[in-house]
Amino acid sequence: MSPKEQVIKIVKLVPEGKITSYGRIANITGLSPRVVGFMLSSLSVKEAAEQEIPWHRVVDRNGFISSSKLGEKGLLQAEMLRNEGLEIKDYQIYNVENLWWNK
DNA sequence: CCACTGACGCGTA
DNA sequence: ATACGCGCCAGTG
Repeated sequence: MSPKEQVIKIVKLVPEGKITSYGRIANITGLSPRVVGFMLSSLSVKEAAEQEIPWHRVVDRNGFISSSKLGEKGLLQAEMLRNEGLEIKDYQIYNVENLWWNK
């Protein structure tokens, strides 16, 4: 299985309203956290929608939306998370400690 | 084919 | 607390 496939497989397990980090996925797959980010960035919004991959539930270890560095995609991610009930200001998710998946 | 260029996180100083 | 090194994939020109 390719690194990209491994990442997708794990991301699909994250339930609505919960979030996980690049580091967590890295631990599970054995990939480096950085590579996890690379794989997600190579994922188009269109592809994610078709395969029902909840890519927006992946943030950095502090609960900060890293995709904000990319532009439009960051706004979309924040919007999708708000739709799931999360509170966000300036790309920072509030009450992160109680939102981690499997923690 | 070669050379960049990005969604990170941990250990060490 | 803040700074730096490093791991090492996929898409683009």
